[in-house]
Amino acid sequence: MVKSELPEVLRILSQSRLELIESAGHSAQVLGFPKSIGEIYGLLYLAPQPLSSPQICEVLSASKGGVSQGVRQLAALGFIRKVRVLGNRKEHYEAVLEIGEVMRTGFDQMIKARASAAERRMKTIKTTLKSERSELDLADYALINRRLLRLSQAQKRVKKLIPLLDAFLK
Amino acid sequence: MVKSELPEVLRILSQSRLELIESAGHSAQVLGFPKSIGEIYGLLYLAPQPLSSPQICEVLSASKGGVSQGVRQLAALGFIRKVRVLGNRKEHYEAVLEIGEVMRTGFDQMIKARASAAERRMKTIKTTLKSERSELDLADYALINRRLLRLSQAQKRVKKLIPLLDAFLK
DNA sequence: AATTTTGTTCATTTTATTTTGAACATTATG
DNA sequence: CATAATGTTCAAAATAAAATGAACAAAATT
Repeated sequence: MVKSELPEVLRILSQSRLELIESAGHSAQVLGFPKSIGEIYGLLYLAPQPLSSPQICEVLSASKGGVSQGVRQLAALGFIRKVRVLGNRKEHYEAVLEIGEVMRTGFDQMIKARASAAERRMKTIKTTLKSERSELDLADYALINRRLLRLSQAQKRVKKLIPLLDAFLK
Repeated sequence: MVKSELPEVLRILSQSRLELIESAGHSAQVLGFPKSIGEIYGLLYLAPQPLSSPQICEVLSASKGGVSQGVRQLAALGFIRKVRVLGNRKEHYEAVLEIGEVMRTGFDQMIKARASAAERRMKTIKTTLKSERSELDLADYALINRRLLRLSQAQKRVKKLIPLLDAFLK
């Protein structure tokens, strides 16, 4: 049985590939993802052909489990796509090269999700405040009320910005 | 000597204060800061008057060391400011309520710093690639070169966006 | 159908981050 | 200038997050 054939140029990684992989790992961390996920993307980004999970494991000397989870996340986020390599039976992955597009979409979703989560939390707090109104000192109630209002106005401003961002990132 | 007097309404935190503190902690985490930093800000945001470090420790039952570091970071980021409370000798802190402004500035700086860091890293990789050109397969060199170009073009696009963001966030 | 390669999940280990608390430094008031 | 309250720093402890690898599942080749 032939174990999956690693492309010649990936047998030993060139210095530039190593550096890009590291850099991608770093970027992932900045964006709040595990480094390993960035490294997988970095590897695929400079790969001459789609790679299978075992190949990724081999080149990065990472574990099967980690790579399995990594490619799943990357695919879910749209950074890589599954490819059927002809003749080769198993799943392979290639980097989506339009990284700007992908990030725009992801960023957008993230912002939207967080904005609405924050909005929900704010609503809860306002409800709580009303429910404990009678137990609070009058001046204190007024203070909390005023400041919460301020906060939700800031939130609203952020929310209005989203479509603008959207338009300009296109 | 009188140990610092905690404002009456902070002796026992109302439910709404508790919820805001927790929510602020959560937001801090989302932005990549320790939860405790968000909690300190949350407490100060709904405080009826500036608070000292020991008071913050007491209300949040956090350690002196942690609060010391927390207020330093918050002040550095512009989220809180030091205030001299008359009669009271030691440093007190109050939340900067213009949170939108603060975040805009911080966000801006962050993006700029990261964009230029990424740019520097890209330059390094390009240099490395050139320096190992002779050792690389011709087609492989071309591939890496092409893809790196693509990446730096994406970076440039992001960079161009910064001033726009800037303008709209004002 | 048996075997081998591949893929997933998850408990455990490893690693990184955050928090604590103690030792030391500083400041302000009496 | 002594004392008490406040601040800071940092090593150690606690906590959180990520990576590993083993157990199990699925699929493909012979």
